[in-house]
Amino acid sequence: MSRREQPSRCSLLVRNLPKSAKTEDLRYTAEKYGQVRDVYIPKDYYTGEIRGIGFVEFTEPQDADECKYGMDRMMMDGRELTVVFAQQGRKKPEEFGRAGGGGDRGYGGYRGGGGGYDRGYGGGGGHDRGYGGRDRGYDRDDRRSYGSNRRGYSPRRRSYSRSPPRRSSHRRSHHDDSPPRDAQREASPARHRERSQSPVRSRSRSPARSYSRSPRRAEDRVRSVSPRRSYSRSPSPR
DNA sequence: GTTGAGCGTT
Repeated sequence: MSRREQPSRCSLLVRNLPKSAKTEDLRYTAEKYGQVRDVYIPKDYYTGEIRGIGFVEFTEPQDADECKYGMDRMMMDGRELTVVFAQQGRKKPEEFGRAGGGGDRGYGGYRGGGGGYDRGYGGGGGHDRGYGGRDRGYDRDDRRSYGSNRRGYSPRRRSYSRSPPRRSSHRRSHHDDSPPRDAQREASPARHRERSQSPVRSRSRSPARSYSRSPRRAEDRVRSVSPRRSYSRSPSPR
């Protein structure tokens, strides 16, 4: 209980971010106001498109406040950015499984605090969004499915692959319009449950698997003297 | 040691 510091104090939420905005860009812009500890722009896990929001974490709350003031109402790419204090720090791996989809994550925790010039954010406090659920399209419950699974959702068991679904990598033959959610929903009539339960690709094949060896090992290998050629092998050509 | 799938869109 010693450290009574609200993470939100240093974390800022940037709304109305242009699709062209990138973490790098946001970071660069935020750094001008203070020391940015971290910047993150959440993107759709499936589509990879940014949602238009970004998070900027400052090392000091005062910097965050300044940045908030500076970046708020700032025009980026022709759009007016809206900067507000974040409500919570980063999501924890444990929350990943059950966060969001559930719906009520209990934002009530957010105390008005601050000055009160919050854009009504404090008022609602996430209680009632207003525009009726922010359904991105795909059901997050899907992912939560395994969480609800009686099996016993094991986070550590599941490797959190940081690799987003690089759909662009593969060439689309046709009908690429079909969103991912549809793909897994109707693409396979007799879909296998194990496949559709999590976005994370199965442990198909891990590249650079053999390279798992330590560099030190390689040295050992190189160390080996070439058995092919033996100096004792009639070194006398003539 | 940290984590990225974070609170959006009027």
